[in-house]
Amino acid sequence: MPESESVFSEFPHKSLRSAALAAIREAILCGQLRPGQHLVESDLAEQMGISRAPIREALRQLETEGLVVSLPHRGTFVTQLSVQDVWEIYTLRAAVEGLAARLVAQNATAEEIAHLEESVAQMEQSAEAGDLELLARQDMAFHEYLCRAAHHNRLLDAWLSMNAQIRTMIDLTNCLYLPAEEIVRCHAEVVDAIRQRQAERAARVISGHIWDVGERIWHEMEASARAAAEGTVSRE
Amino acid sequence: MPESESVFSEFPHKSLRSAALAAIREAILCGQLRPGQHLVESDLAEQMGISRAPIREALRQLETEGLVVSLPHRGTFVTQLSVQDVWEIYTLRAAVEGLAARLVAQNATAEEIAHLEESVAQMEQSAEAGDLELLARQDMAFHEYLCRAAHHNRLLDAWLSMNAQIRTMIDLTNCLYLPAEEIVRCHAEVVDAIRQRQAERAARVISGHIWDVGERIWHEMEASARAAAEGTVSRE
DNA sequence: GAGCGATGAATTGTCGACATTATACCATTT
DNA sequence: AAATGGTATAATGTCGACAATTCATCGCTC
Repeated sequence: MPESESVFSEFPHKSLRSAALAAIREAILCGQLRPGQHLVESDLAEQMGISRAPIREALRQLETEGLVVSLPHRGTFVTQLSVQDVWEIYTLRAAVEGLAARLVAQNATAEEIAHLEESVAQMEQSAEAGDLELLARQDMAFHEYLCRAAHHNRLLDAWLSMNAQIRTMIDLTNCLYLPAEEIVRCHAEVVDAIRQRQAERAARVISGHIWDVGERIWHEMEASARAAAEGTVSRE
Repeated sequence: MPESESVFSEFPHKSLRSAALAAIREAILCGQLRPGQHLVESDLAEQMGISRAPIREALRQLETEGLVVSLPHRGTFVTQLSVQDVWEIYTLRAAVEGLAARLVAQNATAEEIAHLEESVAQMEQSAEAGDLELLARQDMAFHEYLCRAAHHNRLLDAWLSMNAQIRTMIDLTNCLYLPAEEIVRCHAEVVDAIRQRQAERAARVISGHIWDVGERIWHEMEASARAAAEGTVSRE
């Protein structure tokens, strides 16, 4: 069992707790730890070559962040999102990013606006080149930059947390839920509203966009869940 | 030192961790543990008659919730909110409760709407009777009920967390930042919009209301901070 | 007298061991 | 054969002790 110890990359951190936190979180986001999987504390500790105490504290933090759930005396498991969870995340994200767009439209510096324009220009190029994976990555980066440019720590934390939760189930860099042109157009409109300091319009457009993406995803989930249910009924 | 052990009420919980979590959180919200205060793990453990392990895990959770901050190798301290923090909390709360109002306007049952109407009626009575402390409590209860009626777990969690953070510095049941009549009028308008299923209006009104209250508070904080700074300059 | 390095007390960070609880397996019974 | 109860096992929950780090204090040098 030589590779059982190399599942976790080495994280050079001050405390073993933060190292464990970063390692486990990364393993979940990379898909090495699958949703629903049981995280056994002693296994994790042995794999990282440390004791259980820092592991437990890291798991408590991941629990509050929503990446794992823990049942008393049963253990902690990688979060498995339901349709309701996805609905919650996207509706809340729409509200949070709406606030971000509003704040950025009100307070952004010329440099920040230029960065946003540059992001959209790059997305345009990727869309024309047909590189959808790159476009998806740029899409996510655009939203993260918007939340950073709001200069609102709690908003950014909330966004990062929800983004991480979504990534436990969806490899965001690998699938788009709207046509590439529509994505580019929507983001361009947001930046246009920000440039003109139209806070309300910027908030409305980006909020609606996120809501749309969410609806695609949770409708798809509902459909596949229904199909699976019918399959088990008729076949078994 | 007989009363040093009775600072924490007894919390009959399954795990000592959840008991410690509830006890420390309650002590912070009740003001027994003041903002900025150093929470020494061994002291807390001794006062509760348990070991440090569950205390540490509870503190990690409180840290993610924003009620305490922890500096490496220095310790954990009860959160001390800055003006920026209060600004962040109220702007984010405005966005979150805006979503809550929108969802409730779209989906509320007749019973839920009736409950909201009843809440406003009671607030009206308190305002007329001049019982401002009761009004403040009813105000907070109204907002919490709105977030519960949204049937959106993450929204409710976010609201509870921000509410707790604010309560570390402000005894919400003891001060109002707007005239009683205006508070009642505003909440009545929100319920009216919900009753008529005007989601957009409900969101706009409650969001603006929270933004107003926040502005009062952070302007007041800025003013007192400025006064304190001038005082130290001229006097010392 | 002021700056600076060593020393010590206090607190956090980590560890290994033990206690407690849930679950799976198996024997027993109907 | 199915249901039930007991037992073994494996994982979590908790504990006390030790290691590492920080900060304050003290003494020394310039």
